[in-house]
Amino acid sequence: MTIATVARHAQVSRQTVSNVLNAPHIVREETRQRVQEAIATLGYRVSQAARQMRTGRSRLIAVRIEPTRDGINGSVLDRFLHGLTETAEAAGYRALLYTAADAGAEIATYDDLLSAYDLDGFVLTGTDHGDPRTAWLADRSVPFVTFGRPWDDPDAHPWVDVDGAAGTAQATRHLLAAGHRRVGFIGWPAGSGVGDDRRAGWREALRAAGVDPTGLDREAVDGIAEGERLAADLLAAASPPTALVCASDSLALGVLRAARSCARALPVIGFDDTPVAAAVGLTSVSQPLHDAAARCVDLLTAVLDGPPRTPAPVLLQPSLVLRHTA
Amino acid sequence: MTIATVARHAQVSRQTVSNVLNAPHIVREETRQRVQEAIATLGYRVSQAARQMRTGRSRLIAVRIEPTRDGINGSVLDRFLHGLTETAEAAGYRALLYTAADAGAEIATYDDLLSAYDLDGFVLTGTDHGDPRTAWLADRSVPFVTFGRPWDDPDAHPWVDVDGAAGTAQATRHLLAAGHRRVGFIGWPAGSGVGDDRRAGWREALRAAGVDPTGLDREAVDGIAEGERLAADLLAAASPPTALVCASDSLALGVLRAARSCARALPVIGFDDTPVAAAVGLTSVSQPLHDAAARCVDLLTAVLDGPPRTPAPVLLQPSLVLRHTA
DNA sequence: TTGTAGGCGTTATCAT
DNA sequence: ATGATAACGCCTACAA
Repeated sequence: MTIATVARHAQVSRQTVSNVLNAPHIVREETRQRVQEAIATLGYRVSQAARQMRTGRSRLIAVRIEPTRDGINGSVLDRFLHGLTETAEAAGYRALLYTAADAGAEIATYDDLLSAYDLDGFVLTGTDHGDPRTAWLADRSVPFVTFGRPWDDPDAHPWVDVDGAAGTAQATRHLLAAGHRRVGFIGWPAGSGVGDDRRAGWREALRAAGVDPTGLDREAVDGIAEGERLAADLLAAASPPTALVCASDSLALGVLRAARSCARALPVIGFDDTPVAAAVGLTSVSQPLHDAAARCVDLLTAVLDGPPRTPAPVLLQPSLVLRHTA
Repeated sequence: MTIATVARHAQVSRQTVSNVLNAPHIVREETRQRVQEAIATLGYRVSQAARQMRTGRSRLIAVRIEPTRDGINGSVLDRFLHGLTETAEAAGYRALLYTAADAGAEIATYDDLLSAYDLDGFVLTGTDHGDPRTAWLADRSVPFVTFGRPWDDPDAHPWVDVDGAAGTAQATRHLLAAGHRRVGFIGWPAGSGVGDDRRAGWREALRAAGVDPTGLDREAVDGIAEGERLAADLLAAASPPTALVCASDSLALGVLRAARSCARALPVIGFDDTPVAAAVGLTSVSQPLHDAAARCVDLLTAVLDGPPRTPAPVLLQPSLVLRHTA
């Protein structure tokens, strides 16, 4: 069944049917009604392939699915993908998945997706300083949005992010309000935008309360074992912290172990509100992932369907989920 | 750039280029080489849209992304999707995501995806007794594979599954081997294929060891709180179990809480090997999800690209991941 | 406001 | 083994 079938059924030309579909406002009310009915009766659907061939657009949005690394943080992608797919559908788009071992492979995939499938746009997660992927896409004027700020230039392209600094600051203030002064921090090695941001939130909150953060923080790659090791290290210091904020739930879980093994009550707050945090009762900073994904799609469709101007970035606020550990 | 460009470059007709692409064996070696070179030099890619319009096939496979329910089991989908996407890419297919609130909406989505996007096939997860979705697809001869057995008729369609009964049986034998006799079980209410299967594995293992399973099991909907409640209930019985096998990590986590609150050493084994299990040291039955997804794609592409016969189903074996709790 | 004509890039059919 | 031709379903001029 094609547009011609509908046209015959509704006693109009093919063109009129096309107009009803793509520019309803230029068709006379009565005619439009008749065509709409024919479409409904026949159960007609436009052929994406034919439309795509003519317009060069696929109504497809691509997003990368990463291999689950440590498992704890894996589930964040789940929630993000669901929000993304749902919002995309509402906007008339579909989400396409792809994998890539590294940035180079990812760029090769862009190329393939673009030239073979006419992909309309990309949603990137986790950008870095000087990310080659965004440069490649921008060079070719491919529409894309990142979940994560461009750490070099905030106006480089549309983005959505969660205010990590605000999250750790809130966590820190929560501990401060509970009477703690020496609130420590365990985060990732300097250099990653996300990690530096989270550490900055803690540091500023402490300074604002008149506490000197010097010596109260440690750096570690992500992982439970690392968190445990550094917590022990911190606790063995001259004037150890009495409570800790961490850059991830994994690190916080390590802290929990360290605290248990030296039989010490040590309030701790994680980051990401993963299922693990919920299961063990870990207080954690929660990112509005579903919403973030939705806003990514909003921005992308604004670029795709709207006037050719860069939409304003979106910075979402995280929230503190209180549980047993703090 | 089109095949015409390539044809000119290689001094052949468009059709010959098409043949090199789709039926290389009918083209003379020398000609083929020349065309391949032209393709490489030009960086030509076939247009999916045009091909799709002609063949009616999109080289797209659809898979549903479910809203994360309790979060603990959410991450299983993550791993599955990654395996699926990866294997699909290797076979020349791409994975498309969709959401659906219920079976009815899902069927409406099939219809849309099929008529508008020419989807080639579907991968369904979690089928039930008398699943309306599989019936709808089968009625229309749409290629699909399920991750999960068709509980009514094992030959109804191609499927991949993990032998849940074997998993719980292995867990049960592990506890038996450690000297336990009264090994209990906490599972889901009767009626769900997956749940009944897991319970059956435990029951048979117990019987094989000469232990009467009567009174040693309980039923609960999934969740930590429910697990805790039923574990307490079981422990309060006349001759309580000395170790437990659970149908999920959530339930097992509840058992852990119950055991802690009555200060009792109670070995427990969960199911799914979720990140939470890893984090808290819960011994758990692990499903080869990445592999399962890959086999789903294998079966589906066999139907799509191979001769028109139903490929044999695949039953994968789970493995027991030993940690602290058993 | 509605109708007509042409072409998007590919592959299947048929002829050479 | 290779080449010419038509058709897939739609959209965008342009004409009426």
